[in-house]
Amino acid sequence: MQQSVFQIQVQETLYLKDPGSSKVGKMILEQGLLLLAEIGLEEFTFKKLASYIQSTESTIYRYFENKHQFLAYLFNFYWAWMDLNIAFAINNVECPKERLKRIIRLLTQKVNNDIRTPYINEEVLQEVIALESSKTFLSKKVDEENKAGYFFQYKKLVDRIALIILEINPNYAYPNALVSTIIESSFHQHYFGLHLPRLTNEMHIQERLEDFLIDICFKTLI
Amino acid sequence: MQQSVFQIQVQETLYLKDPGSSKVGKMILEQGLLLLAEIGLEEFTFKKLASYIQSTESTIYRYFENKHQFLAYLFNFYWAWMDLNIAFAINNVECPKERLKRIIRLLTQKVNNDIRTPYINEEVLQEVIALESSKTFLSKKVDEENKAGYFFQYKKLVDRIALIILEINPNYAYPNALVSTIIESSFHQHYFGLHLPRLTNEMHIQERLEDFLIDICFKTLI
DNA sequence: TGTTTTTGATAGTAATACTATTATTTTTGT
DNA sequence: ACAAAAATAATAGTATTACTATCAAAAACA
Repeated sequence: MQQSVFQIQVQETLYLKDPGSSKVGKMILEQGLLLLAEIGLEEFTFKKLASYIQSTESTIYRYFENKHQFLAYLFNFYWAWMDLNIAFAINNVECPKERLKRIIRLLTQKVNNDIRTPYINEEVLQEVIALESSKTFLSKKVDEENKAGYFFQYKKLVDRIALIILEINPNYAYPNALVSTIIESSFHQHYFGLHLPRLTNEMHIQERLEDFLIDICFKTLI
Repeated sequence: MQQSVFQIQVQETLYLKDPGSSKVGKMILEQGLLLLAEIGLEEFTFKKLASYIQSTESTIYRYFENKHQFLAYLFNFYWAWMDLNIAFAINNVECPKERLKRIIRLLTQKVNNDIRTPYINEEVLQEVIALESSKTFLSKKVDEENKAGYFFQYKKLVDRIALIILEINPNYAYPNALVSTIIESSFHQHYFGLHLPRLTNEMHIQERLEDFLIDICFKTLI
């Protein structure tokens, strides 16, 4: 019961049955994340996951409508968790510039597994989100999924960081756009660094990615 | 024969049989693009396209290995075409800053159909690329596809614009990263403006998007 | 005109993305 | 500890996807 002090809550629209509420549910999350990281969303199926955890397809379908809802669950989990981490990291930091710097550091850093969330490995989750998250919103079903809250935690975080940007420069016209650009760029540039180096400049090196984005942000705002 | 003066060439690795070389091939390109724009990559199948153009699956499979190769073809066509347009727009413009401005204008502008390419509607192509292009590189098959030249035209254009950035500021450390960030952001922010407005600030309005990105670029570089 | 090439028609396979049914196991409330 | 309820496993089934193969008909070409 001690662990329940720290809990990431994900909306009810993101599952049919709360996977945190049972043993199989937790297995689906834990092993599903690992399998997804291993083979990618295109190859990932509930049938494969079922045999991976020695369960059955029908059981998994009782928790999630389909693999896109499963991904949306992870997506929201990630951003809810990141939101908490950010809130903690900037707590008691007065200066908005320093707050923004710390946030960008968190967004560009490789995360470590958080032992407070026993069945989600954040290190793996970050990889999965970096690779797959664009696919959650780049779909003909966006509007429908947006209504169902598929992007809630992400939007919330963007809003929160945008407010800090407005503290730094109250006249800046595009705070939300700047934040979402930074976040998306952080994922993509890191990925390009590993796979399409000609599209970037050694951005797999974390300090460079951080420097690149902090530089853009502060020059833009000041 | 007059049209062949202006021709967009796409690499041989991006098709099994050149779709520009036959009537059916051109139908596959023309109608395939329209169908793709209508239903999105996930729903798009060669079987649907076959019935759409009153042909057969087997015929389409003789031109493209699968729908991902078809998308890669369109992706390269788009960037090859954009590259030409950019080259034309900055031709004889001395000042690198002015060149960069014109490029960003082209990248953020809604394009018009180019009558010189009779079976590709660039207006529709731009929509498709905005929605689907991330999916071409965010895949477990990136490295393999990269080797096959799936991203050639895109990398070429990024490199070319990066050189202009270095003309403006020879000491800037991240020219390629800045360019790819601008391009990806241009697509995403426009899309957010239409579907996830809380992630942006009215970026469906073209002038704002242009202003947003020019502002970031120039403040970052100067 | 005859030959080669391309297309169309048809069939078939393995996998995906589910839904449904029923038996078995696990949980729970008393 | 035991009955009732809930959850899971096992199995089967359907429509669609993502292909491959074969062969006849049509078009192109030399």
